[in-house]
Amino acid sequence: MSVGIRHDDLRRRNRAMVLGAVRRAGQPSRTEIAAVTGLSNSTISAISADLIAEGILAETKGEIASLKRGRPQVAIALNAKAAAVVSVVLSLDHLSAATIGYSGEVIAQEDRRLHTLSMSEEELLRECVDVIRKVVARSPNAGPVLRIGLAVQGVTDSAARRLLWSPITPHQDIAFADRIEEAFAVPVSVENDCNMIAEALRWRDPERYRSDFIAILLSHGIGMGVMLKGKVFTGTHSSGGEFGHMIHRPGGALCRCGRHGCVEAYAGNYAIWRNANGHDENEQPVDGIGDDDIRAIAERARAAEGPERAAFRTAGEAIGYGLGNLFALIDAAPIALVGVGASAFDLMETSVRQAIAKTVGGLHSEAISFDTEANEMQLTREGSTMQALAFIDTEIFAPQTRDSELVQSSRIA
Amino acid sequence: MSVGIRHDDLRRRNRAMVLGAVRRAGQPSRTEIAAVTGLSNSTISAISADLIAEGILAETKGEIASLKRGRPQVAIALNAKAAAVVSVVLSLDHLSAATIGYSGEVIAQEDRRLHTLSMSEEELLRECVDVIRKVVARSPNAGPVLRIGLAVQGVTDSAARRLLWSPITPHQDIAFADRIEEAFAVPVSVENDCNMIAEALRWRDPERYRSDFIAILLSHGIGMGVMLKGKVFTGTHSSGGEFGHMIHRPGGALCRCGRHGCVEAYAGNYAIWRNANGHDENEQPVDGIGDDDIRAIAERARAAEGPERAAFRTAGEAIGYGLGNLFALIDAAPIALVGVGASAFDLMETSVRQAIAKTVGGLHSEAISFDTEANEMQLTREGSTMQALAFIDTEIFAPQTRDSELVQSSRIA
DNA sequence: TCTTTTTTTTCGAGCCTCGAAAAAAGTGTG
DNA sequence: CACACTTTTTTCGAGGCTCGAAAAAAAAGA
Repeated sequence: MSVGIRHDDLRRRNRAMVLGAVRRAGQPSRTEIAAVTGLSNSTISAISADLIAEGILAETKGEIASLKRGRPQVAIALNAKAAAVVSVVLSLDHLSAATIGYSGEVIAQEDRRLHTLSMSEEELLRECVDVIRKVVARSPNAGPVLRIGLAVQGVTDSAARRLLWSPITPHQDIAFADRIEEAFAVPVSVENDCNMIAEALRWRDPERYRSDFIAILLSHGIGMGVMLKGKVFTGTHSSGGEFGHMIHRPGGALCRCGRHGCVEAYAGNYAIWRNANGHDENEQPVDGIGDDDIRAIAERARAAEGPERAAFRTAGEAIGYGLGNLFALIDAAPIALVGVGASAFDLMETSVRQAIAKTVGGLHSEAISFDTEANEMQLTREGSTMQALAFIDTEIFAPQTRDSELVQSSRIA
Repeated sequence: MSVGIRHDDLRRRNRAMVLGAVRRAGQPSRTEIAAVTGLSNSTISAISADLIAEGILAETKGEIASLKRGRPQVAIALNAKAAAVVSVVLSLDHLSAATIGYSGEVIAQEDRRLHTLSMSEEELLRECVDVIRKVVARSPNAGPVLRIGLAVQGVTDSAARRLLWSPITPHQDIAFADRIEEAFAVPVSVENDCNMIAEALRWRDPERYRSDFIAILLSHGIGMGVMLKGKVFTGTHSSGGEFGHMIHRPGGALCRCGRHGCVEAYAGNYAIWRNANGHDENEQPVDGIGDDDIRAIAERARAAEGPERAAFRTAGEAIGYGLGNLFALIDAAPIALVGVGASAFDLMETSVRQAIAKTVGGLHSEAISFDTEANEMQLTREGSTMQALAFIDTEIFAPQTRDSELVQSSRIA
């Protein structure tokens, strides 16, 4: 069972809460923080004094032009130099890393083209360590790097330490976190890209993407990130959300994963290409259908009725039924479509909605709204960054008082 | 955002934790409670002294035959008279209510046959109020009723106050909680039966059903309760878990819900009956296929190859694909099959497993184990009871200190 | 310059948990 | 039967934390 609350937890949690409030609000005054957190002014005063003394927060001079009478509010902000994170995004043939300061500003970035499908596991790991080393070297004035977040296309384990399976590499169960921690002695997390996209959406537009929503990546494969009750929803063992491999039609079209009838086998880039070009649905999926190819097919589909348009209809139907099955479990929620497929959503929307209407999801159709955003890369990095920063807020700057440490120090004494 | 932790929350939460520990352990000593909760002996001593003084807990004399040296442990137990709950289970043509004492013992029970499908909404509500009144009247020595839990087949809202849709009645969006609260002035919850079954399984066998598992009810319809991270998983608006209405085959067999291709349209009682008797899969579903009919079909299926055996194979396939799609989202987990269909699982297991193997779920097949339990009624009541009791533990005997109250009393002063 | 207004800090009160020590309530042993 | 031993439970003081009230600070208005 879950453990009782110790007295020290109180301060710890409220510290984390203050940091979170400042991160969200930007430059709030103490009074604003008190209002948002529900804590008293005196408590906020005490906690922020601590955090300022520790160099985690800082007062920013003369930022709030009050115009009101009374003592002016003094704005508090995150100290950009208090820490830094490295956010690494690994996708097909592309590796990108950036250092980001504690207050969220990008300090340096480094991008590389590589051949992920043909690289050995060892080369891939070395390349990651190397790009991190480079980007850190180019950030001499940054605060200390206290967290490295890696976002990857594919299935990660629920502890966020390993890449279990990925379409971008033939290797399985790669221990990214262990290896990178070994190299830098900094805690590392390995997360699914779509989960990070969901995280980013919440930071970007908290109005729309509040506590329950779904991000779907329409690209070579189909990915999904689900936010439930304000938390990224993961499976019990893995990052979960294998929306693309839900079975749409038992025994149906051949999927890249070797199974038949997955949603992806109708709606992934290669599937759209395969259908638009009149190939058999059981023909082996082709690698390397780029975003440009999809855009070209979409152009032709918009121009005239034909196999291209039908291909998008088929894709929409698969997505719609998949969403309907998803909604059978978690109800409808706002949906963000991300990636190249999102730019062709006009060609799919009708069939998506028709399919949903044939499922339980149709009951809540008023709750379903679609929003599109083509640039998945940027979102992925943002989400990875914000999650790494939030980790520092809660786990490093508001740490657990460790029983084990107490035991050890009392042994020494 | 979530609100800061006030000082009073500390005691409140630790009180709830102590009550939970006692409920789970039965008759623990203070030392045992301290060990389980991680709180210190002195804290447990103080909290339990409070709870005993309030008549919520009680010391039980001479229960722990120690045989050890030293001061004997004194056992602490829930005071059976501290409170009571009424647990109501409403299913097709059947209404059942029971009063249960604070320590979990059944005090009185009342069962009724009725005709849920032909009753008016008003009659249904009246009948519920009436059966509660009766069973409470028959429990004169019980503690005060502080919570009423209603478990119903069908979709409830996520606030647990309304029955949105149910196969047992033609009426929709019935405000059970409001109506019953009006009659008894006691807080009421309305929950999905399968969610309660999941709750019950965790109390019954915490070893096997720990934090992540799935309960599936195979009956006239197909229901599901999912436990994730130790909590019943619900949708964002409703009780969620409409496993039976995930689409197995787009455009396929006609379901009771009017849609085509739902899992239920292949695996519900009426679907098995329809297939076993050689009817067309688009023939209108028949009501009133009882458990006996299914058992008879199962007998014939076990005796010889034929349409009966094929019907169970088809059902298994639908369940298997459904589970596979579910596992794509939440990973594989142990499964409990409940209801009459569970008694025919021997006829379905092979096709269930074959279907799962064709989905992403097949990856983690080692995590999939099936357990069967025919008596759904008993489980539903148990789950509803335990949830109501846990509500009293946390919400009534360890209540929030209410800001509104403080404000009001300061206004009066 | 003095008053008003608003924010922030200070200070004492009241809880809470914890560890250590004391008290309690048995068993074993000579 | 007395006394040592063991284990559980209670008591007590220390140290933290949050809170409300009061004080201090820092401006705008008169």
